[in-house]
Amino acid sequence: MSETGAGFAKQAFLNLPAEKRERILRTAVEEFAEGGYEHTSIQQIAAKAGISVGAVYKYFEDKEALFACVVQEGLGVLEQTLQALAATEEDIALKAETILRDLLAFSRENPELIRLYHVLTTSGNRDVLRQFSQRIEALSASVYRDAIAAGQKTGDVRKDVDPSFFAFLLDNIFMMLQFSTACDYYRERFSIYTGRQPEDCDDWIVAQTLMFLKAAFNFK
Amino acid sequence: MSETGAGFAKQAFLNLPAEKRERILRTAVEEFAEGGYEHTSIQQIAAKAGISVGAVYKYFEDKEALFACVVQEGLGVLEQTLQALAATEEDIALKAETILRDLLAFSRENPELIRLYHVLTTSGNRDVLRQFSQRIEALSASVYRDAIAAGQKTGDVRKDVDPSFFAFLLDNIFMMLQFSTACDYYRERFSIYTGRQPEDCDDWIVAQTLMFLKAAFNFK
Amino acid sequence: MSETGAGFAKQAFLNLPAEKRERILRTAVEEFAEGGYEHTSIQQIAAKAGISVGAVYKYFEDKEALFACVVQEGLGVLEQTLQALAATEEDIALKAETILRDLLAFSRENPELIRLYHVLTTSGNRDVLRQFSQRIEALSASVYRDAIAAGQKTGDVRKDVDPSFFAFLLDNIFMMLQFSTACDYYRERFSIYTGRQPEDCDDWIVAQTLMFLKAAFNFK
Amino acid sequence: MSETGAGFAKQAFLNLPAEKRERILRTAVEEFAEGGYEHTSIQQIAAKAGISVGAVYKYFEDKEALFACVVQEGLGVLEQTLQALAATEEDIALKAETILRDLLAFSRENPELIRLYHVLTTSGNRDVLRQFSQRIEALSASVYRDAIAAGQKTGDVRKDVDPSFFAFLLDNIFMMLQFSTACDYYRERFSIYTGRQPEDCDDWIVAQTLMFLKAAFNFK
DNA sequence: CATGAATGAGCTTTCATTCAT
DNA sequence: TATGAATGAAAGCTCATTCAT
Repeated sequence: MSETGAGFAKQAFLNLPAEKRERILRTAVEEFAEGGYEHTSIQQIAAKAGISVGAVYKYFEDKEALFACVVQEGLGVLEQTLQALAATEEDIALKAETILRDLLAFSRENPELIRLYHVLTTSGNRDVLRQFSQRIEALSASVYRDAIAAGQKTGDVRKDVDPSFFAFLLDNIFMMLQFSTACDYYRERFSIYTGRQPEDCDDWIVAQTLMFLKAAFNFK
Repeated sequence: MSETGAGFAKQAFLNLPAEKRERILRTAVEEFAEGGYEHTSIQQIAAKAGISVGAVYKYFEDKEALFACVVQEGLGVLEQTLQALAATEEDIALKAETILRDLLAFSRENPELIRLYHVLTTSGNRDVLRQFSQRIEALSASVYRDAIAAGQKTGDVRKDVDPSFFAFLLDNIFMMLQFSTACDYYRERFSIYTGRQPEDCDDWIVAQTLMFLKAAFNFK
Repeated sequence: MSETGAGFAKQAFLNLPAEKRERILRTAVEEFAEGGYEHTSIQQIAAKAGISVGAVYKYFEDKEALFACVVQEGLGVLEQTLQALAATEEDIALKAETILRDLLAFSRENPELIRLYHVLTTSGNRDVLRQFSQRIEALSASVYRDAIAAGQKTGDVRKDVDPSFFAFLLDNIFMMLQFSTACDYYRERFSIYTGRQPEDCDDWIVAQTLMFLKAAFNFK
Repeated sequence: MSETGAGFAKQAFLNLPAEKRERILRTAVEEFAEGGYEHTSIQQIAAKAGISVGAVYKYFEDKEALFACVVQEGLGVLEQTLQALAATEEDIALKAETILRDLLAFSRENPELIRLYHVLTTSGNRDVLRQFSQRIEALSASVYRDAIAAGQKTGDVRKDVDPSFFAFLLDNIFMMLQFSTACDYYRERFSIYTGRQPEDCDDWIVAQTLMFLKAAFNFK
């Protein structure tokens, strides 16, 4: 349904064989996630992806368009993951546990995507920010808000809270846990706070976080 | 005990009159917070601070050392704010409200420092990261952990939770609220989630967040 | 006699259907005249002409050959215009007026050709320059020189002047008037000198210029 | 009175020792005049002038500013030459001869400046064009116009012509003679028209041109 | 000590030209 | 023959860092 790279890439990129297209995007994700936007050069990406500098400019208007495309691509993967989670018809407590485990597993398997998302938050470009923020809203905010609102109807969630704001707090927590798994600074911070390495204690993280959330949301 | 700029600056910087030292750091904070690390140039900072480029290199080994020093400085201010909070001998619920209000007020008054901290999280230098994470631990982790542990003793906080991890979650929430106040990306995200502008609803933020925390920590 | 594009194009270009050949040259004239030699790219011309980049290199050795061909083509049109003028059997004063009016009209209708000619004068390629200068001689120099020499015989033109040099001066004046009509810099210059816009005062230009020329050549 | 490079150069350039400043401008004049604006690279100029690329950007905002500065510089020299001519209190016929000889001598001695002026006419930048056109007006247009108007008063010049337009035609002729001396294309054109090399026949050029002008202006 | 001019590597971007299809 | 993707050299410009004054 959604063409890989649509929206930010030029037609030439979409015409590429899938293998090459993915190789380029994967390389770009890695490099941007590794070094941030500024530190990553087009030449670096081109060399690593085995194409010429000129080719990059055949495929993308400029460096920013490449970055935007790469972010969109990463968000697409996140989106699919989340939509799968949202679809499950489970009890809210179980649902929370599933989401939590899956998000951690996702961070473990795609740390570059999480890092890339983190890099995005430091981008100075207002327009791109707005676009992606909106994408992310469609992505997670509504899922969380709807789940909370539904929980309020079934009595699984206390009724005196604002679903939007609690969805926001919920995502804050999930986001920070993912950053703590994938991004250097937050990994360091995690182990200083807890005395543990984030990769060694998924079960503990899940257990403690669920205790926190259950109480906060008042579900049993 | 802590000389302004100690640790990352050269001796020459420490010998400077306080006024000049602060002017330089203040300028650097503003510029780094405004444009991020990469977009900010030494010549820009030097010019704005009214000193020569050469002087910067007399005071700091290189750009990174200046940045590190600037961050440390900013954290120092945060530290003082927090220590003042920690010292108050209030009931934990009231304490939480006070901290929350003060952190929001701080973000409002010193958005550059928050942005600077955010910029820091994207820095690639492992050593600098480690150092600052450790500073921050001395800064907030222990404060929160101790407060939670104390609460557990007085019965204000449930006893079945890990104080370290809950301190971590607590700081996550505080941190994201501060980013939501000061950093473009997170401001955008906040208003998409809640439909409000973060600057227009401090009371609402505080009320909702407290409801969340009170339940999560089970204090009354 | 003169195949369109002969001399600078490859055989493949000459084999093209006339419509396509002319479309390519017309497009190239426009682009070169609009942006100058350097600013105009082969891909730009190819795209606008609806052919492939590869085709351009099938038709022309390189960019310079295309440019040369384009100039030649433009000169061909100028040539025809001038030959038509030369053929008229009028009194020299009337002839001058006719030529003047027609050259101005030509500049008005084909400003790109005039601009193209102007661009040519800044080209660095000696060989190409020589060729075109020679073409132009066959084009205008002889026409003017012959007319002057003829005028000297009939007594319409003073006998003490060198027909070659006066032809040269005459063409200088015509050329500058055409540049003043078609080229940005010279248009500006014209209005600064005269306080008028060159497009608003053809009659005045013709009248004044004729006064100048009549006196200079001493014809009545 | 007029600082070398004022208006387009940064302060840093004006602070340079005169020797260096002149070396840079001279080099730039030569390179721009030789290859035109596009063909001439900053690196080329920097290398030939014995400075670094970075230095060029310390002295000038960008390539265009350097070019503008260089042109202004060249025009300054032309200006002085012309002002000296204008000041002479001679009979108009003698004045014309003097100007003509001096302009030719100037072209012979400073062909790069003439070429530079020619390059300027192909520049696409409207603002720069306007500025320089206006400089040139103050430079030559008024000189010629005033001389013609004065001649009309003394009876040396026919009274039925527009001084502005005749000044324009006069400058056209002078300009083309200078181009014919200094610029490849126009040199070629000259010898094709006249069968002579422009550098071998100053006296002839002057004599013929004066005959032309005397008749045109009707002075004796 | 302080200055700020100078350096030059490195970045993004363009485009004439080639060549596999 | 025609295509247009691919190349990569070269351009304009920035900026961390050095060093003569």
